[in-house]
Amino acid sequence: MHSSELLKGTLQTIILKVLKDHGKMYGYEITQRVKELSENRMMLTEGALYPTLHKLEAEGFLKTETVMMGKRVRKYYALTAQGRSIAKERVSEFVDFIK
Amino acid sequence: MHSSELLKGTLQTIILKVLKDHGKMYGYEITQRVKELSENRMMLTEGALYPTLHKLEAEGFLKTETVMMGKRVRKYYALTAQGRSIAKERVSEFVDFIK
DNA sequence: CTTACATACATAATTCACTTATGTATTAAC
DNA sequence: GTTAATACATAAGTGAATTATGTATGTAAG
Repeated sequence: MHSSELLKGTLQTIILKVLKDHGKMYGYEITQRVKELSENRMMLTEGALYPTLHKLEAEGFLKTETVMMGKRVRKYYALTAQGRSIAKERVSEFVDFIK
Repeated sequence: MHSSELLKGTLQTIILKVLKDHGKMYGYEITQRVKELSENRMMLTEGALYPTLHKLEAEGFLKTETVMMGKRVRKYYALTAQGRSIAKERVSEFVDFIK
């Protein structure tokens, strides 16, 4: 997919925005949503996604909840209070610039 | 300046967009315009700018014209035909995603 | 008159985010 | 019973941006 360049640097902002709009989500769900929102132009790969989620969690912007779906693990991510505040900041900064 | 993250990956697109709107510009002018457009939130540094301009030129998207202003050199950059086409493509891709 | 700041170019070393490549395992479809 | 989708994860490599320099002119301040 050729849009990968658009992902660089703005990946954190995209994840924060998606979680801001949709509440708690698990990793795979986020990749599918980004694909959907971009009309198949962007493919968020696992190699980019999971390290970024882990980093945002380590920084205190995301909190996790692990759920067993049958025998399969699902790890839900949601914004913390700090995450909501930074999401707002980053997204508005981004949108303002495009305006 | 904290917005550097927004710059990553989208730098080429930003430069193409600015040149698309403003015609020929020189490097320093581009840094000032980005600063202005972002209301001082983004600072495009030389280390990021010049290599990117050289790269876009090498790829055939930009053409240059060197002018002497007194004793000082000014290097103007403008889109080539190919550059206009890719600028349009990249910018619309970017804007579409934000919508 | 010289110090500091703005203008104007450029490149090199380093960092780090993302790509690419794997790996494991479950579930559904054919 | 093999392929594709779901679902997590990490490690090696790349390459773009950061940081740090370097050169040089113009101008405002003290």
